Amino acid sequence: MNAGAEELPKQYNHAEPERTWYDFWRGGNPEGRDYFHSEPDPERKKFPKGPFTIVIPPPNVTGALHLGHALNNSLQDILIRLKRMQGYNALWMPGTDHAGIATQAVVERRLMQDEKKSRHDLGREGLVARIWDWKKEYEQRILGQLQRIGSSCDWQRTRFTFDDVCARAVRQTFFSLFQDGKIYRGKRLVNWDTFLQTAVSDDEVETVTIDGSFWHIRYPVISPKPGEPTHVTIATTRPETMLGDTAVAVHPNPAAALDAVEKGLRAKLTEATDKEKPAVQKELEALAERRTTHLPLLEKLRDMAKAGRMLQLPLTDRQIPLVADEWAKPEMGSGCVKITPAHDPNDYEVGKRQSLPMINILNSDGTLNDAVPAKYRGLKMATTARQAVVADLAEVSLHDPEKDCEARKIELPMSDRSKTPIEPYLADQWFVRMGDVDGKPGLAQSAMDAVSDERVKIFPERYRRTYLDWLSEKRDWPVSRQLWWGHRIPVWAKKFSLGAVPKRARNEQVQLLAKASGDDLDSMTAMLGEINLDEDDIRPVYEGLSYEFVDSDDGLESTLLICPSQTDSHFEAQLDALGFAQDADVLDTWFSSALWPHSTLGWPGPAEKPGDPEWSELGPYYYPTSTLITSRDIITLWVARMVLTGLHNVGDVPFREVFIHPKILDAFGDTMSKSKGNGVDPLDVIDKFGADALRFGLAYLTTETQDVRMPVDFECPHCNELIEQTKKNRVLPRVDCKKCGKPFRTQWAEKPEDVALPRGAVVSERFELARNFCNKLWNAARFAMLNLEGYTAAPVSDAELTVEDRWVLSRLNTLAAGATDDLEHYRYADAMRKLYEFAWDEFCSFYVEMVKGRLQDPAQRPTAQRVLVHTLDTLMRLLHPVMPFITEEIWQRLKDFAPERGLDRPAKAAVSVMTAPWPEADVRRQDPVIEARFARFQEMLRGLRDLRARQNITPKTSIRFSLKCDAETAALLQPMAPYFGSLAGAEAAAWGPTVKPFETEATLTLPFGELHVDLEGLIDIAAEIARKEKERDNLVGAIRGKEGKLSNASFVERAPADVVAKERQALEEARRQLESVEQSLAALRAKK
RNA sequence: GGGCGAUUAGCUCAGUUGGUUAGAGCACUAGCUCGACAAGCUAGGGGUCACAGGUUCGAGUCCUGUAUCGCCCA
Repeated sequence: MNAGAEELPKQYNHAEPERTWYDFWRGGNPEGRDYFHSEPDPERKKFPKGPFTIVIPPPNVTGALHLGHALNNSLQDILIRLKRMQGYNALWMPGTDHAGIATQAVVERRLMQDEKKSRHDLGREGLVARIWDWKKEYEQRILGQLQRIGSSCDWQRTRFTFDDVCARAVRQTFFSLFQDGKIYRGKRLVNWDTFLQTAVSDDEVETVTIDGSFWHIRYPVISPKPGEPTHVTIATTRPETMLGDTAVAVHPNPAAALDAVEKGLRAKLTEATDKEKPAVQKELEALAERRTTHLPLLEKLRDMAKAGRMLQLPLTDRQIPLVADEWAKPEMGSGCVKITPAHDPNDYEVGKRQSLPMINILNSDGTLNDAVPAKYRGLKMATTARQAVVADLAEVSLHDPEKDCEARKIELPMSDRSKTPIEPYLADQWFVRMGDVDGKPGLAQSAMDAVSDERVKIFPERYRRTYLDWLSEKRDWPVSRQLWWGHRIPVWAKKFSLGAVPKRARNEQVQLLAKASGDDLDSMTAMLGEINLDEDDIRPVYEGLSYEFVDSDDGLESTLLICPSQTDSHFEAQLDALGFAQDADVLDTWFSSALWPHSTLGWPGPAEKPGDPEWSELGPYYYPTSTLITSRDIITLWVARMVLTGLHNVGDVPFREVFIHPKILDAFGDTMSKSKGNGVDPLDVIDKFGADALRFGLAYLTTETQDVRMPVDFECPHCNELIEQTKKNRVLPRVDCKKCGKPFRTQWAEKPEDVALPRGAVVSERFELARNFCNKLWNAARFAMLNLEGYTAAPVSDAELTVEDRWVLSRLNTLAAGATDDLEHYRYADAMRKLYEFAWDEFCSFYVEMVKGRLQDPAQRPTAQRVLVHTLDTLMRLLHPVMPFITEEIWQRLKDFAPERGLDRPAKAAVSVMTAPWPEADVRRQDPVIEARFARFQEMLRGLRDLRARQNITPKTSIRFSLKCDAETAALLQPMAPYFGSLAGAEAAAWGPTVKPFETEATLTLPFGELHVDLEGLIDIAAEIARKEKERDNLVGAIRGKEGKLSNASFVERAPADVVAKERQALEEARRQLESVEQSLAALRAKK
């Protein structure tokens, strides 16, 4: 017994080590060093292997981290800790993301709730100040969460996508893209959230199907000629948008269009199943009918469209053209369709094709604006305006509410942020050009090439396609957002009249500009001489300034756009004075996160303030980074864009490898989110199970193909019982515990009586496995420490090693090789299984059990102690990347008993396990012979234990056995004899070929021999017969199967010879075993 | 509509180039307080590998189709 070790608790308490060791790593260690911090080492003096760099996917400052973040960051930490131990100069760059819309929306909502104020009450600066306050609070919370998870980020380098360093990178990138002509301004339909009054991105829009109506409306034809229809009928689900109509379209070749539809239907008919056929048949009939009912009229309308006939837009004084466009579907409705280019994505395309005016009829708050007749102004689009329009149309007999309105399911886009309907809305937007220019590969192509030629490797490989498919569309990237929170678009604009001499007007503007930027007249003149002002697609650059003229369609006006490369308040004041105004919009958050791998390293440099990253030092060393670990939903939004900005700005890819990890879903397959009530706060899991259990549990589930299903439970705050979360109870404000019956509150509690209840945390029992594993490790270490009295370090020669020593060392080295390979290839789950199985099933269940006896023997004790310590030491190092706290705790405690460890060359243990070297697999120690031998031992042990259980032999009763086997096997297993006693309560009586059966016995047939167990006075014959019969049935089944196989001529002929031989051998073996079992059965029956 | 993935024990998941009668953890059953560990130990029961075809001597594994679920894109 060791004095100090007796005080070790029997149960591992995770809280204390978590408090202690994080600060220890960050500098509270004897070396006074921040182990998380990395400095460049370009000469490779300290780190011959060079750098290994990861940049964190910066979490949004919108809210606290959830389990998905815990997974993402655990995987990064595992990798970075592994690489650090392997001797790389490991840098994990941390930071957070300002997440434009999400953060602004959350702060605005709170402002409205708490203070009943809108953002307009505060003004731009006021609101932005509020958001900064929010950011500070949440950033701290998020970084705190990351730290509790154990993340070994280099906190000294923490960045924020909206800080000064990142802002400079954003400005420089925008400037450079602008200068290259890769940024332009255009119109685009945006998803307008009328509640938040901002545009939201496509992925923040969720389409829901609702019950709506389909209205038919008639538009009068102006001065119809004889034989021509007096009205055109259109149908719409949104009648109020008619006020913004600028045309009605009819198909340019309705007959051909119908033919095409028919052809498609006929093809479908031939492939259709019998069940589907009637429906298709019916469609065909309807189509045929339509040829007589609709086609002549549609052809007439088409001719009218070609003749330029106009329609009267009802309720307004506007006339709109009838146009021929393929968007009109002759097989649908009336065959004609109204065109509202400013408020519908498809109509917008038609509008562009047909050069139609685009009339925006919407105010930002969702009411109708001055573009509509006075009586409709101020009405709400889908509600009051719709009522008024429908009523007025009925009034003038262009719509019959009785007949012209049918019920229909409609798809309604909803804003994820405000849960209100989205209005498509035409707005000015800035775009980044992704396509190729003049045959030269553009941004999208460059990013595709980087993955195609494997400068960037993506794991698992199937995600290459997601990436390449998306980029191959080369769609321009809309980068502006109508928000206040974000990097403001660095463009100043001023409209001026071109007058009679356009060139002179432009020159005047440039002169003003040059003056504002503080230049002398000579260089200004030189500049003017160099530029060709007549070509507005050239963007001249002058002293960090790029500008462009954009002329109006009528050629009377021009807008001068100025893009300075960096912030300069003096110059900006000058621009203001000259009548320039900065664009009101901000950049998409992804624009700044796209720069993350180089902006965090200080690009473009040089550093402005002391303490800021210096690109000229950091860039060449850490860039490109090594690995990016992220979730699959942002491969396109983020990963692809980092690659293209990296290539554009730095000229090299941002990372060599990308690992895409699974998503965490709940038991119902739903993604976790706070709005569903199934979100799990990692801190709750850490409180209950520990950070190591959280990490191990998550890594254990990180397989290559599957998303992670994680059933979620409430934890009763009164009795700690876990209560399964259901779709029903996860939305309740209070839940009653099923065990103690007492109520607790959930995240939904609002009423005072609910809020007063204690909170029930949301956790998952999936972490129990890992928590139990921690406890097992703790107790294995505890055992070791209890038995280390008198330990001394010394080299251990091979001759001193017992079978179990050699076995455990062989397994340990196999583990080191396997786990290293798995981790280096992102096979986290495989690595965790290997570690778990070795630690539990081999080290604890066998080695520790077997070493107990030797520890009591003074002669064997020293070697046993040395191997035990070495194995534990190595196991702690192997486990450290995934379980940093418990391994450090054990590492440090073990030092009290065994400061020097190792078998070949014992040495002082490292100050911290996180700076200890990673165990390299020693091939010399891997011994298949020993492993095979040990496997036989284990098999015998299992047989003896099974027999004891079957025979209900009490643990205290020892049994006697003998093994009939060849001499070689006997020689191999005989040395293990004592272990049968300690592990199975069995004593060996005899070994070898001449072993005689016992008088009353049970036998066990093994592949390498026959095990006889003396059961004199113990036997339950009936039980033994039952067991033997089962064994016999199994064997008979196996034999029948094999006989069938081997009597099949084609198997014998065609299967590889070794497989057939193996099968023959197995059959023979099974027959031999059956014979032996039959004999035992006969003997047992005779006894009975 | 297109693409990707999944479907294996009651639950959550492994299962390598196709080759003995398919594994783990949890849950369940039985026995165990022996000096590391009941968050433990020992043993046991439990699966027509979603369904239908096909390839093959042989299919959980390869191919085709169907169903269900999830995700991404339009």
